[in-house]
Amino acid sequence: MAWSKDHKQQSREKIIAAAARLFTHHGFDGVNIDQVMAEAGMTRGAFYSHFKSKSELYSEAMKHAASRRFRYAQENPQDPESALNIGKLVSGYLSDMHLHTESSGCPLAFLVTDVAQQDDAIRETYTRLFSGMAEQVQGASKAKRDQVLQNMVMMIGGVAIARALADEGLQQEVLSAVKNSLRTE
Amino acid sequence: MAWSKDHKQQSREKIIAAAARLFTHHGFDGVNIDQVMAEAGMTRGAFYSHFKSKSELYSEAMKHAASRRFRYAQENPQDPESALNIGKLVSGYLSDMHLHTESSGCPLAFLVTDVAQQDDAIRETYTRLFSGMAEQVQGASKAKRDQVLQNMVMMIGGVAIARALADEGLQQEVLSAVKNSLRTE
DNA sequence: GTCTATAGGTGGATAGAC
DNA sequence: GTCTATCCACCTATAGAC
Repeated sequence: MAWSKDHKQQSREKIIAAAARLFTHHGFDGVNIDQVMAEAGMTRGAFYSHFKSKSELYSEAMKHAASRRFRYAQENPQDPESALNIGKLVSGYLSDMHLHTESSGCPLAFLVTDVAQQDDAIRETYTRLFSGMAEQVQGASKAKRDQVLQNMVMMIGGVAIARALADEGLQQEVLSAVKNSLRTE
Repeated sequence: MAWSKDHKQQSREKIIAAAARLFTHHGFDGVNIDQVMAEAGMTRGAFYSHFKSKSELYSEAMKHAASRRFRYAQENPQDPESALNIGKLVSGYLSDMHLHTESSGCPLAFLVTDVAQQDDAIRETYTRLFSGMAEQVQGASKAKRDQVLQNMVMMIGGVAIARALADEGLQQEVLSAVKNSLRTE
C-alpha cells in the first residue's frame, strides 16, 4: 500500500509539473490534456483518476509554479540574509532567463489576464498566491504596505508587458525602467 | 457604389466594435466568430468578406479599443490643458468603471498575457499601441523616458492584476497603491 | 455582401478492459 | 491506476445560393 500510494503521488506530481510548464507558456485554452499527459509519460484516460477537471489542474499548476519560484523566501522569512535573498529574487524575476524560461514562469505575471477569464476557484487561487507573496515580501523587507504592493505591481506588470512586446529593445527598456524604480526607493 | 462602399464600411465597423468588447473581456480563445457576428447583427458566413481570419480581427479590435480609450489625448497632444486631460485619463483608467466596464477595456491591460500567446502580427500590433501611448504621454507630460515607462507599467499592471483578484478589498488596495505612486513623483 | 449548410478538425469527459 | 476507444459538443473556414 505504501508503494502504491507513493506511485500515485509521483504520477500526480509529474502531471502537475508538466501542467505548470505548459499552462504558464500557453494559457488555459492553449493547452490540452493530451499534451500534459504525454509530457508526464501517460495517456489521457489516466488523468481523471487524479483530477476532477482541467480547471482543478490549472489551480494546482499555478501553486506549483509559484512555490518553485518563491520557495526559499517562503521557507526562510527571517533568515538574516533575507534582504540579500530578496535582492536575488528580484533580479532573477526581472531577468531574461525568467522572461524566456523553458520551465515554468511566475504564474502571477505569465497568467494575469488568463486568470481574469477563468472560474472563481482559479481566481481565488491567484488571489491567495498574490496575498501570500505580499506578506512574505512585507515580512522580509519591513516596507510599508503601499510600497510592497507598488513593487509587486511593477515586477508582475513589467514581466507581463515585456513578454507581450515583439520588440526586444523595448522589452529591455521596460525591464530596466522597472529595475530603476525599485532601486531609488 | 458610394452607398455600397459605405454599407460595407459600416458592417466592418460594427464587427470590429463587437469584437473589441468581446475580446477584451474573454480573450482570443474565449470568443468565437458566431458571437461576434451575432452582436454585429449578421451571421458567420458574412465574416470572411471582411477579414481573412479571426487573428486579423483580433488585431483590429485591439486598435479600436485602444483608440477609443486614448482618442482625446492622441488627437490633442499639444492642447494647453493636456496636463489636466492626462490627469482625467489616469483617474479614469484606474477607476472601478474601467475595471468593470461592459464596453471595451484597455487592451494593453485586459489582454497583456493573452497577446503574449498569439502570433507575431498580434504582438506587433500590441507593441505599436504600447509605443504610441508612451510617445503620447511623453509628449504631453515632458517626463523622462524611464518615468513614462514606469507609470505605464504601474497603470497597465495595476489594472491587469486588480482584474485577476477575487477579493474586492485587495483590488482597491492595489489600485490605491498605484494612484499613490503616480502622485508622489 | 450576406445568407444557410457543411466540411474537417479538436478536445473535455466518460466507459470498460486489464 | 492506466490503458484504448468513443461520445458529444464546439469552432474555424469554405462552398454555393440569392
